[in-house]
Amino acid sequence: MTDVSEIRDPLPVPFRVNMVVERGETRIGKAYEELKDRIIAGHYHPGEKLRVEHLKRDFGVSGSTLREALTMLIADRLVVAEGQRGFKVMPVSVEDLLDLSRTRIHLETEAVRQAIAYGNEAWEGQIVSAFHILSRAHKDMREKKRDGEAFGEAFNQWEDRHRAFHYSLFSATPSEWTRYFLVILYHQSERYRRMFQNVIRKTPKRNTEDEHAQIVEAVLARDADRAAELIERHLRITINEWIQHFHSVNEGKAA
Amino acid sequence: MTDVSEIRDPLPVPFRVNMVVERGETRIGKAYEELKDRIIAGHYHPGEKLRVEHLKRDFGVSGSTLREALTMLIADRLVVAEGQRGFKVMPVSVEDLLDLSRTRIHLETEAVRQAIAYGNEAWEGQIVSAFHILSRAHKDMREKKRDGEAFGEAFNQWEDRHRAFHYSLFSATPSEWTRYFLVILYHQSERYRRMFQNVIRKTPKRNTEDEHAQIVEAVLARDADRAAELIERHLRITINEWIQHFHSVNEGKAA
DNA sequence: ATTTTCGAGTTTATCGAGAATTTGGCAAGG
DNA sequence: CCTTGCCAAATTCTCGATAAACTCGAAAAT
Repeated sequence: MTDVSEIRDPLPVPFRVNMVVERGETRIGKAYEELKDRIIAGHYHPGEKLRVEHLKRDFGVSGSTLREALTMLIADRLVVAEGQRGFKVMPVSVEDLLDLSRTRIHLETEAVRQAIAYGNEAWEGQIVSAFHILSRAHKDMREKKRDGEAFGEAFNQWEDRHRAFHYSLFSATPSEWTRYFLVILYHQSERYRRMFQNVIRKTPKRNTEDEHAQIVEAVLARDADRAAELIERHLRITINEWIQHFHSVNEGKAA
Repeated sequence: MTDVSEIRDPLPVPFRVNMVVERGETRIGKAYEELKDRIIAGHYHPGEKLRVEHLKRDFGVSGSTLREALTMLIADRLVVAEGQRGFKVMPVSVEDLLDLSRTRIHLETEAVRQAIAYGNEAWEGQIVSAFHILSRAHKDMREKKRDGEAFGEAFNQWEDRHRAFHYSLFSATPSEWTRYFLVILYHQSERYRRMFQNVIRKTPKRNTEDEHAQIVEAVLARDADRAAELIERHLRITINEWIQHFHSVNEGKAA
């Protein structure tokens, strides 16, 4: 049962939803990744037009190349296209945030249940590891709270690790479709989080780390009900926190 | 409560997942639709390479235009792209069929529950209407069972109406994300169904029409639990039927 | 007999230019 | 004052050509 030969690697969770590029890195692929990062980071405003004519200069590529990268982002729902009227950044709204979050709760709790049923020890190890390095990033971020520049970098690392942590929780679910949807939803959530980053930083903060620790505990104990409940609560608290700040951050920009 | 002014139109369910094209029909959009239809209809085999060089002649468009249409299909998960190695039709497998179906059951039952909670009378009307014209198509198809050519046409119409019927059931859910995912999943299922079409046609058929009627009854009675259970059963029976035939239809083609 | 190397032939990725369409402002008319 | 029509500028869409990368079979090497 605990024979090492039985331990298979946990199923992979791709960062890139779309294109599998292993051999050749293409310019389309690079533009896609850069654009994706920028949109999630809020470099372009929600609803903003993404003019191929302008962006091609920024990226030093031709129109068709950029269009294809933009089209790839449609799959992530980070970009919206309308025939003969170009591309724009997916708008944000309170309704979307709520819908997104509810859908994510529905899928993620189910995925974690399945992961608990199917996951092996390698999967457990992955979670413990992800949690550990996330804690470090957490501490790092707290220490650099005052210093704007250093904080930004620490925050980015925290984001990467936080994403990896959440992925690890459901990575052992055998449902590739569920994982595919969850990756999309996670990136959407991340975009909203980054929107609220600066506001939230100043408010007296709840102990996210502790919530994570509890989830890890329940998952490792293979207590599916408890894990699902904790995750749901974790997500709900987060959303409520965000929604409070929605209008102050986003003044009339929603479209 | 039943004031007409309160009846809002049910939320729209787009056939096209990606691009909203109302004003200008572009060639990219046309190529996208045609390719999508063909892939779902099985015109290209699962896993088959889709060579831009060849396809551009078929469609009478240039490379970039075709590439963009192909890229749009990635969002529907009907096409897979690998950098520097082009595009191919999404492969099929028993595992994928099972995963797809389970995910769809999970989302569709929840969506119908919500639709039952939120739907108004216009929504009910839509269901009744969709069911009615689906029944006609059903009858039509049964009558033309022997005639290959006429059957094909009847079957296509049945597909369109069957899709519209299932959409109508969950169209009133306020969760746009759920609807988005379900549309993708439905098209995937449709591709599998069309794969088995010819085999299934000959076997003594169960009464799908009756299953649909029961679902409509439960939904109109606003009995969420019963509706969810009936839909789940409906989908499970279908999948089992398909899986039985999977290997006879698809010999080693899965990749 | 198996592996490696090479090269011609395909196919993919990329570009820059040109055609078609939308946008925004300004003037004429209601 | 508000609508309508028109024009110029900006932008999107589309194409055909070229550079870069891959494929596959045959020759050479192990």
